[in-house]
Amino acid sequence: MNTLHKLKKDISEAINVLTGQEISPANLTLTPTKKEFEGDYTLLVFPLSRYFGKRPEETAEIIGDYLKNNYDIIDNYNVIKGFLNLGFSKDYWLYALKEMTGTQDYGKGEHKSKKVMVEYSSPNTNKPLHLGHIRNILLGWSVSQILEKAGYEVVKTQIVNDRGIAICKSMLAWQKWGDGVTPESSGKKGDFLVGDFYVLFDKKFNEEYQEWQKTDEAKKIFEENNEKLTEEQFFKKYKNEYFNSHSVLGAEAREMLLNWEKKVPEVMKLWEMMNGWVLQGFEETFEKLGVYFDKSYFESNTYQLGKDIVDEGLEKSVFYKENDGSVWIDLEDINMDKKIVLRSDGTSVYITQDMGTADLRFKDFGTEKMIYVVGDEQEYHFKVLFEIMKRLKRPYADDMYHLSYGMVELPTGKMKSREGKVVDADDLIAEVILEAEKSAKERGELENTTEEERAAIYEKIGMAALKFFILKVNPKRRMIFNPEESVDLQGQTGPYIQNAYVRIKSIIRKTGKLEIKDFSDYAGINEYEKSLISSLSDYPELIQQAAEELEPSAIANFAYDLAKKYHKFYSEVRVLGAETEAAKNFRIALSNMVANILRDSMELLGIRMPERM
RNA sequence: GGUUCCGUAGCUCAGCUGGAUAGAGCAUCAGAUUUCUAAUCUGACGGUCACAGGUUCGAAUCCUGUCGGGAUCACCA
Repeated sequence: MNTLHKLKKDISEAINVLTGQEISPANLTLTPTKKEFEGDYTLLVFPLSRYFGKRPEETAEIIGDYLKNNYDIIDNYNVIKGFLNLGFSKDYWLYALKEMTGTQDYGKGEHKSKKVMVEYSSPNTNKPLHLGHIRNILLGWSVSQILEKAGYEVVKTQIVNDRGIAICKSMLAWQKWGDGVTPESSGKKGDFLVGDFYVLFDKKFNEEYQEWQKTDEAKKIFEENNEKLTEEQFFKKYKNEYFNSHSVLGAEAREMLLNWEKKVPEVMKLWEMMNGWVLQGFEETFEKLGVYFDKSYFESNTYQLGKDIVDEGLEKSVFYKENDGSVWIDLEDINMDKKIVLRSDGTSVYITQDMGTADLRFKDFGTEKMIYVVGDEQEYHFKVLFEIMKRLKRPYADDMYHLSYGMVELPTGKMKSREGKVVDADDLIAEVILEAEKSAKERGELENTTEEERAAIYEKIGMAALKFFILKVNPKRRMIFNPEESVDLQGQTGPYIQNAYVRIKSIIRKTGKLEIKDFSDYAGINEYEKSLISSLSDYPELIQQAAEELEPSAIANFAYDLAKKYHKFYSEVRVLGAETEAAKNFRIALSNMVANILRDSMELLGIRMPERM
């Protein structure tokens, strides 16, 4: 199907004829020839020479000679050391382009039987989404898109952490000091409003803690427990303990959590109201990011799940019970610790819930492959979870992945919501769009457009800059995010790729209506054109690989590379003013194909293309 | 301390299923526009691929160790 694949198959056949050896095409190394050398593709002959019993140079000569004489697409060859550089006939290139342009949904993989669940974005409903969530959401969305393109059926889910002590802090602060304020009355977006109360709680709590530190009780505790810390260091460490055993506010927050668990109507009402505000706010942010979920799970519904699995695990002796009633799994045989799965008081821990949720999803959708897009601080947790599901012999257990990504930090250090030291998602989005607008106005290319069209274009450009900036890097890398740099619009950026697309669209507009006409007479194919076709040929394989490795950055780098090649082509070669009619037809067809693949690949990153910019 | 991820140009990153002289962008400097959108293109400057061994015809890539940084090792979520 793919022309490169076919070539590998041809070579494999040739080797078979020449030596009788069976070599799978997948084991051949065939790469585009480096530009310092003559040729289009290079076959590495070193590993093959032993089958021929000759030196690499001689082996390369034999293979090259055979290919040239027996296959039409090989026009010429040369040998340098163990490298066999093959030159393709012009017909090969024309045929390759023709084949691509004639393929429906080029790059789409064959249908895969396994359904995949991708979980991404696990927000807490006590504060707005921030930069860290953006990385998570963009990764999850992009991976979902890539998997779909590769041929999988994908179910996109999120789990919303809408219960727990942190949420109670926001609720309590609103109750005590909120004075009945609502998003409507304050004109503030719901998630931001609730986040303010979360910060306020922390402020009030700190004040309370400071006061307490002056009491005799505090001094006594310091004297008794401290070994070699200063007072300041000690109390910094003691903060959590203070919250749990001395703090008035802490006691109130914990009481609220208990009342929530007992479903006390007054608390439930407050919780539903404030959660509603936050979720509405999230919805707006998701929309701006251009993402959605097929199904949202809420922790308030799922936090009790998994207890029956604990029973099942005890029965199957996967778990064991301690004397105090707590239930554990022993993973020391695989070099991990013992891990608790149910508390002594019979309540769930985090992992209990995750066990239950996995089963629930399998029941809901039959997803046999599950991908969790979650920060790398939870690597250990997921290792344990996956191991448990394996030992419980779940049908999906062998296909669970944790797509872990590194933390996003600011140049000033880690983000801390409680201290208000964050980059909020909404603010960042607004900033990049504004930056795109400024830049576009300076250029002044958009004079004949309506205000609405312009706004849409600014948004596409700004979001492209942001998304590309985040997705082009390997997820595993910890990233230090400088808000100023992220809005760069030149160089290796989203807008650079959009610009290549826009240039093509501009050319096509000038031809009136897009028509792909016959170009089989085109004889003067040049290196820029070959290199574009060669990139385009790689696309289907790239999709499969990116899906296999859950690697959006591979797509991002491909799109950049293709755009770069097009810009180069554009500056060297005329399309509309081509030398001959055939050349013009060919270049229009090629340009249009490049535009399609640029749009298609950027779509996989959640980036949309403007028609002009 | 155990486990694990990361370390490539001043900065941000590609390349990692071993292949030719390690590539981009940003920044700095110098150029390109009567002709398809200059958010572009060309050139210059910039490297002990953290370090040391090993495997190999060949190592940024694989193995071992060391150093530096992050994460994690809760009856928290």
